[in-house]
Amino acid sequence: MHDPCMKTGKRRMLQLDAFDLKIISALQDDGRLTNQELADLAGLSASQCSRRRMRLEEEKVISGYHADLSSEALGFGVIAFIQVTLATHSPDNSKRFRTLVGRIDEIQEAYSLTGDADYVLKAVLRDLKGLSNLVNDVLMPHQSVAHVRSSIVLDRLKESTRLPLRELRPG
Amino acid sequence: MHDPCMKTGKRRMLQLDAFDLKIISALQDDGRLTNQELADLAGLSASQCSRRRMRLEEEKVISGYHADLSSEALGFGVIAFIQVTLATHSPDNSKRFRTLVGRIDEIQEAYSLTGDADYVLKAVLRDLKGLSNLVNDVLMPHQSVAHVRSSIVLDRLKESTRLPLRELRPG
DNA sequence: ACTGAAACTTCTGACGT
DNA sequence: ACGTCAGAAGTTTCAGT
Repeated sequence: MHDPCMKTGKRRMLQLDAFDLKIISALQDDGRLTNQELADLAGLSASQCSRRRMRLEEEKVISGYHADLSSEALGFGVIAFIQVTLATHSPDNSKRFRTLVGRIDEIQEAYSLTGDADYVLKAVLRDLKGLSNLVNDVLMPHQSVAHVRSSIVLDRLKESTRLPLRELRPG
Repeated sequence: MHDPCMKTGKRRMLQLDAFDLKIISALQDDGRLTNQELADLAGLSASQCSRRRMRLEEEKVISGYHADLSSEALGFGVIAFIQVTLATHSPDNSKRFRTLVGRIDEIQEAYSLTGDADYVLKAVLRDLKGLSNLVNDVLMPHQSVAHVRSSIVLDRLKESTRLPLRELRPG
């Protein structure tokens, strides 16, 4: 199989074997597993797991490790989805908006989407006052923004960043 | 020191000092920091950081550690937001839907929201065929579901689970 | 490519302040 | 509550197969 990225040479086709998959799958669930624990899980020696882990980090298959903090314990009571329509679709205006979004730590996720709005943002805040502050004092007045519509999360069924390394079984 | 949550005893008021905040903030960015690295960052000894870290894990302020995997490198090309309206709002039907959602690894996030739809799901898939499979073969035919509307992510500006431990500066 | 062992680093519990 | 210290555990490099 040839490299589909051809001339660029930037991103070579990654060859992940069953050991690599076991390692990244396990680290996805517990990012502080030791190489020895990985070795037991994968059926490999610790030194080999260390080397593979370093390679996977090098290749950015593993992009980082993060502690998950409890939003409840830390007093973040409000999650909101905010749909944003831009004032114009000029590159300059888009750039202004993206810079704004990048600066606001309360915005955890931001995407441009097919459908009604130009962007959807997911924000986490201490209370409704925080949401009001973000929407009315920061987003609405910004020159790049034409329209904002927010929905508040009533219940969180599921929240993770785990990739489905095992395939969806149909039906 | 007495428990300010009184009779419940379930969730006592957490007293996090500046050291704790530095530790969780640092671990949020790099979940594999050693206690010595934390000690250097926080201005504390390594053993003290170890003890505090264990306490924070015990108290579930830190709920876990996870490796972030590159969806690009692993061939997950499609992110979709799926708005779902249930057939009925009976407790039984909601429970059926929640069980379904819990079983599908492709669904990373699921929330019930104020506004139009009953639920919004964020799913990650290898390609549009995978999305079609999820929407048309799994969600739509399910007895709990009345209506499904999906939007595809065109561009990802930002994606993290970091809590804004520093406050939003207004304006 | 992998294992195993050696040298180094980190962790964690006991103790003293 | 904190730091120091020492034994235990984990990591990583290197030789060997």
